[in-house]
Amino acid sequence: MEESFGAAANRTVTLRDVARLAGVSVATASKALNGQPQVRAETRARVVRAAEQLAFSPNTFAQSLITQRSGTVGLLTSDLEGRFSIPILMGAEDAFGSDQTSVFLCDARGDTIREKHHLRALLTRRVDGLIVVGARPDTRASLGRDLPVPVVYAYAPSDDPADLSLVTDNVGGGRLAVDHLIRCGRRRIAHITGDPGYGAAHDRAKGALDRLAEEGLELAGGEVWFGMWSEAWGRGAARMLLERCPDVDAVFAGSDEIARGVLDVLHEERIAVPSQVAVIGFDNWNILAANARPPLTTIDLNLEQLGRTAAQRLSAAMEGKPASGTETLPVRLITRESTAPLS
Amino acid sequence: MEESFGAAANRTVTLRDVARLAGVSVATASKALNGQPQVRAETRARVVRAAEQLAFSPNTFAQSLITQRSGTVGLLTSDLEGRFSIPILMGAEDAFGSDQTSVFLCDARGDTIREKHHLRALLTRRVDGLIVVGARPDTRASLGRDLPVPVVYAYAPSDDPADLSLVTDNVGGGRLAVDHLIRCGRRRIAHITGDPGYGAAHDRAKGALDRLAEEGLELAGGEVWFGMWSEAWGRGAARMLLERCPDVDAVFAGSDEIARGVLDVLHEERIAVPSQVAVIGFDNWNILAANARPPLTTIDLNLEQLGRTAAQRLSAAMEGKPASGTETLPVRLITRESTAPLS
DNA sequence: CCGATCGCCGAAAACGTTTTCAGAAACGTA
DNA sequence: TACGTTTCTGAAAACGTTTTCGGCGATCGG
Repeated sequence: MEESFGAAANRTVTLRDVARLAGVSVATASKALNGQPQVRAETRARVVRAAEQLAFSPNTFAQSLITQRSGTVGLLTSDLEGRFSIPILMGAEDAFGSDQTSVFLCDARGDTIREKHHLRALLTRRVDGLIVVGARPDTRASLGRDLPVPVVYAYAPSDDPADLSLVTDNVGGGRLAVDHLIRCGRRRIAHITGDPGYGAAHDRAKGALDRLAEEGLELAGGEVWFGMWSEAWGRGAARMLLERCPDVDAVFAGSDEIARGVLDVLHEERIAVPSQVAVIGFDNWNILAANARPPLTTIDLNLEQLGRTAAQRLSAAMEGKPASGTETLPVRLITRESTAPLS
Repeated sequence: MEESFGAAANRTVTLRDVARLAGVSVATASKALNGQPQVRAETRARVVRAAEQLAFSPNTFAQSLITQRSGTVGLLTSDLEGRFSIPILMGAEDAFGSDQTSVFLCDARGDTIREKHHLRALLTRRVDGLIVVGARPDTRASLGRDLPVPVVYAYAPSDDPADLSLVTDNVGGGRLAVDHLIRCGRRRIAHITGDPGYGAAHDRAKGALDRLAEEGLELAGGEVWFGMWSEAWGRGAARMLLERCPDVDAVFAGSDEIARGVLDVLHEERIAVPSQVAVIGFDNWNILAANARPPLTTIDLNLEQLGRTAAQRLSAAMEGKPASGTETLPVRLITRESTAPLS
């Protein structure tokens, strides 16, 4: 009597309570709930019934203390407000089932010392693994080789080839964009892109030039127009382009922002898109691309998939199957109304 | 000899090791490191020296197991890719020092059952508190009163007044926007806004109308133009507005997207901004506002501050000082070049 | 010089699990 | 019936801390 009374108090229910209710020992209860084979079916049933009757939920601290696994991973991002981290993060969060693994989020804001700080905190919490997502698609410093947990780098690859890095295929994206324009029958294709300090800008340009060369074409305007990742640069470059090369029939923009600037100028000049000039962007940044006039064909980076893959690779590494090197993930074409075949 | 050797193995270093090296018991070592008063200064020094010499870092599971506090909070968002969750999340993440409290991120994608699922997972992990951030600034269903941890709702208030909710001041924002236009000498002010299904749209309109009334002014165009939160609607409404009311000298847009649409049409019609017509947006969504032509004056929601406040309120509640009701946080005016005094 | 007080330290219990190992019970076989 | 095998169960140790409480030596007041 006093026993059941004692257990009925507002305390959180423990395995002891379950065991008592099921009339077994804690050891058996544990084994029953964890699916260990060495317990009779009938006994197991009694235990699980007791467990759900008491709404038992095991204390993860006690579990982690003994198993040495926390069931958590750290997500170290350098640029939360950047649009790139978020989809990756969503993909990762969703690839780990939330019931198996929870993710700690840390934003270092591109600050190395803040990053170190967060790293310490995460290791103190004994995360089972780490995903590091960079702010821009260029190589970043490795966290080092002597970490006690596996790490995967996403979007921004590590500078240490012994690490595993996952990146988007910028060269392939550039190729894909130009390929699409060519299939639309365009022959005089220009490329306006962003900051030449970004490796991604060069990669996208390379993909574009490769595809053009295969077709025996040259870039309209004679060269790649590097500049900045902004609408203003898109506008400025478009004006110069139209002046130097009025018969251009397609523009491949290195980002959706730039594409917006280009569209703006074309509109201003009463040049019809896509019938006279086709425009394709890069990034598929929805708010920009879908709201453009006309809606923008663009290259989607598949970031959510990148995040999912990162989670899978990390899981594998946590299971003892580590990998290394740089893995390049495919991008894809999103066709909207800013491109169309020449009629 | 064998002792020091044993400790030198690759095992993670525990308080025992520290105590041994400092020549005290684990009890004393614990007290020394936790700043308990009942330990001599000289002893404490010896212990901390030993601790840092061994790079000791306490096992948080053992700590949590005994203290019943995890030092973690859950952040339950409904819409990660939405632009509103992110700043809030950043503010919150930063208000909890990462060394004190880490945050678990969960995205429910607006799905109630997924939300329940994540909630279970977070409670299983025994978070010390919960922040719930909604996708849109309207009332949402409470998580209930019987949760074992304190909760604060951010951006989207709970429908239960017993909960604590933190929201942005939409009425104040509407007032602030119109006030700014009036100070710029504008008298014929129109208001184009988004989906009338959003409470925020009505609140902003109310603030605007209040301020106009104080000045004895009426809305140019005769009414609030409700529609959608898109550039396209901004364009369409602007055209109608110009037709019905060609002498308008200012437009208050209910969002930056809408403002972009309005700017677009004004540009098309060769109407000078801001000299002929001033335009003000809402949200301060940087990619849209800063890249606009001209850069957009707008209302900033102070979301990062909202996140910080949420973290503070939650901390207070975790310390046993709960609050309830809805707290409204101020917004602020960001002046750029799309507004200016009439000359 | 003696008893009370005070400051400091350590032994041990506790937190809630998992896992090992030994023993009990049931069963089949000779 | 005796004995080896198989199946199941439970006692106890372990994980790494925090906290209580008793004890010991020193200091102090008388």
